[in-house]
Amino acid sequence: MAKAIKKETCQYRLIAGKDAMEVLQGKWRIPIIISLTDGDKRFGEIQREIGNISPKMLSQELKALEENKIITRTLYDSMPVTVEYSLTPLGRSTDKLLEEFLKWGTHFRNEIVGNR
Amino acid sequence: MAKAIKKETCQYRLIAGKDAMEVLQGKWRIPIIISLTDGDKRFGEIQREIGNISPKMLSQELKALEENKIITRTLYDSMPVTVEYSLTPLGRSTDKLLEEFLKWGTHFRNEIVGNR
DNA sequence: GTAAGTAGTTACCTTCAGGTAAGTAAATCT
DNA sequence: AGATTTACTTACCTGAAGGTAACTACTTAC
Repeated sequence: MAKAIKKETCQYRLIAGKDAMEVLQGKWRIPIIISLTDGDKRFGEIQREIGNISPKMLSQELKALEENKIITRTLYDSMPVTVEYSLTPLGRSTDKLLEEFLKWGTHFRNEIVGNR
Repeated sequence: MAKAIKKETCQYRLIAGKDAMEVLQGKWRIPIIISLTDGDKRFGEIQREIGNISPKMLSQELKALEENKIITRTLYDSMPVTVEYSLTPLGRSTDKLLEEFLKWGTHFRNEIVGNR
């Protein structure tokens, strides 16, 4: 190993933070994961739940999440073809992170967003 | 209250997630917070620690974090003027979130980033 | 007087995330 | 034959995020 970086150092933390942001960055990734945490969903269902995401962005972000092994895409040969998206184990492993994310989002809203 | 949204619903979670992302979004916010978690720092120290951030971006993001009450700026009337940045209680309240962020970032790196 | 260190600012440019609008394809309903 | 539903794709455009480089202002050291 060339220049191993210890787990406790600030440098190590900076790299781990960058890694996580690379996958979760952007306006739609977290919302999509939140939506799928609620249960497997179809394209249209996710779109309606998130509300104002265009099919282009949804399609694009779902592909990116699939490439990063966060979700899987399953095509069902039903009458109008349906596609179901679900979280992989890796996707589900964001649960604790998501929980803290939501807790902090709520805290922040109460502290700041509400007073402006 | 008009149409209260229950804490458990997917809609509530989507809003909290959006709130959190509003503050933490971008390439540099999380790294800056990580850097300051390590202790109060001066402009140049943060810049050297993060490594490749330009003074323009650092200045801009520090201002944004200050506006959101995540950090404070203190000017010291020393011989070359120094400025110290530190986390506010609200800023420090990201510690659990940050921890999960870093845990997951490491997990993700081991699962995916390492294998590509 | 000039270099070096403090903490930025300013102007300019490029890239890409994201938005908008319309089109595609296959099947089923009416 | 035309409308509807599902799940997208494609082309085009805009604005914001971020990068680069140079400049400012003050003080100390050489």
